[in-house]
Amino acid sequence: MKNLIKSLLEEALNNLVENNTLPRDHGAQIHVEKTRQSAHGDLASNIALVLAKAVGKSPREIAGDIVGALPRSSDISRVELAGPGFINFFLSPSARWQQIEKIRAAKATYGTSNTGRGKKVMVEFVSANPTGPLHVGHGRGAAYGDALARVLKAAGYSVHSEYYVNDAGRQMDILALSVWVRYLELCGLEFSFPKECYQGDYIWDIAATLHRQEGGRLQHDLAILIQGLPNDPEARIDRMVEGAKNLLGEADYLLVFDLAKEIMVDLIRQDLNHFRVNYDQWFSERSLVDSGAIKHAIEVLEERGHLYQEGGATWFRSTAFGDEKDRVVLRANGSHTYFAADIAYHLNKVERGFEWLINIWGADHHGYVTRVKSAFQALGGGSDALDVLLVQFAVLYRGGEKVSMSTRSGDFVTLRALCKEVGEDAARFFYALRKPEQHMDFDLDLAKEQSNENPVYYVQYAHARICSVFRQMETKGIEMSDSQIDFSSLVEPEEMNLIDELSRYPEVVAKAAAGHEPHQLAYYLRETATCFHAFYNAHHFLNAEAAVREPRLALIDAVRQVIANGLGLLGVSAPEMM
RNA sequence: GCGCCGGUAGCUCAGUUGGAUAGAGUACUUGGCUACGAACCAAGGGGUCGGGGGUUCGAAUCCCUCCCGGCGCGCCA
Repeated sequence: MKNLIKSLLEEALNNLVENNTLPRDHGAQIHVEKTRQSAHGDLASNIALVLAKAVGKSPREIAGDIVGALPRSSDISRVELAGPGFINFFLSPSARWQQIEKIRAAKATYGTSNTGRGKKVMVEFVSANPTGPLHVGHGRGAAYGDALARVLKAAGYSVHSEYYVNDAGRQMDILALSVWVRYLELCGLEFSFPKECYQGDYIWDIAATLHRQEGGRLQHDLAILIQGLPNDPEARIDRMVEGAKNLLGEADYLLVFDLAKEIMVDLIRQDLNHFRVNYDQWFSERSLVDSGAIKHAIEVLEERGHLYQEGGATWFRSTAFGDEKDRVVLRANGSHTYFAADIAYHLNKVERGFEWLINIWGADHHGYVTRVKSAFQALGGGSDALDVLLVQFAVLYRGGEKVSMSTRSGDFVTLRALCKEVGEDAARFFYALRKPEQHMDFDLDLAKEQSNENPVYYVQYAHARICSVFRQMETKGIEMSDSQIDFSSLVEPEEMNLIDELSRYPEVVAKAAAGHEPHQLAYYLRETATCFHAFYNAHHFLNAEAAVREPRLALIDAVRQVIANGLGLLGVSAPEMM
């Protein structure tokens, strides 16, 4: 509808340019908006107000010219000039009626478009260290990233989703250490578990698997390991990791390390699976080392003259790209930094042919954004080909108290527990209702208690209600005719509102994709459900006289379709009964 | 100290490429099931859009400044 009016206005402006009423280079963008009040028509444009400055005439005068130059359309019943210079459009009934059959014919494809033109985009999200189960903070990134990927796909992009597995860093060494120490406890050794290690119960589970698999073969005297440790906790850990490596030997250490990693990644994959998040690919950080990709990336930077040596380390001159300081890629001890791996990863993404990279990170990584963008540019990437979207923290409250979240202490609410408490649908919709940059207060008591008050049920209920009507239709032996439906009796305000709401859906999807804001969709669905429930309560379908029955049934059939499509993009189910 | 994000109804939040009288959910008050699902609907009260200044026909939206909250400023990841 909006597009129709836009093209009418465009034609009018062209006409005015032709007869020299408007300058050729006015450069005004045509905006058409849904009006808030019915007195202002259905859709309105402020184009005359925007043009006023450039043309040097009063907005109302320009508006008059535009209205005069507007081509006729059977979809527009009336055009009015209003207020300071708004042009208000009133839609004809037939324009609305057409929308219903358009939706019913398009079915699951209604709302999809080709605005993305098949552009190859990679969405990377969650990518949490596999050192513990996912918590509700990760859930937010998962819900957002997955919904965004689905929305982009609907808008015609060629989308690839990926999870970057940080399986090469120090955190993973600590995980392996923690597992081995628990394993020693299972072997019967007595000592107090180091507080620097991961405390969560899942460490026990991995240790048990290790014990079942290897028996007592990996048992060593722990005393050597915990003797004469330094006071600094970080240094203590590094010393213990070193000790574990020495005692176990390279092969056995790797065995523990890999087992821990495999189990953790599997756990994370399962959690995300249940959350209806499925990746196209899980990409291993260590594969970048093994394939020589890191070496390759550093060579590329070297060739382009972006590196220098200082203090035994190799630095990337990121200040040349606006970073506040230069960053180390190779440490004095020869090992590469996490940053170096990330540079290689981004180079790899480009080499795989992706034209647009979207990274979704937790807000605590925002200090890292400039550095990665710098490296990306240094490697020859376009400045608009990489978007880093930050998801703010979800602060948890339980009983009015803030819940601390720390992987190390094992004190956190897992995504799995959340799903179990409130269900996947409610959890996904709850997340979807908040835009990512908004700091989020997550009241666990409320989320749990709300399970029947959650807005998701409001939307799902609309869908189930409609399905119920069609079930009733069958039991009552009523049939929809195959012939063309006469919509002329569809004139009630609730019906018009509902049709307008449905016809807005494709724009909402396109806007959600363009602005990476899937939350628009969640709000839209709630509003659509409101329009439907209002209609439902005011009018009858099956019990109405024949003339209005069929068009109304067709209308709610269209509503059902739009709600199902929209919920699908958010990873929420559309139940036929509830 | 510097940087990123936020501050909109009692609470949780939409609305920001500048548009007409700032919205929703929730909570509160009142009313609606003898025809298709009351997990619903209808009506009502509730606001210095953090404070102040500026830009203009017009500002929650843009600029400046201050206040409050979250996060970040490693040869960690």
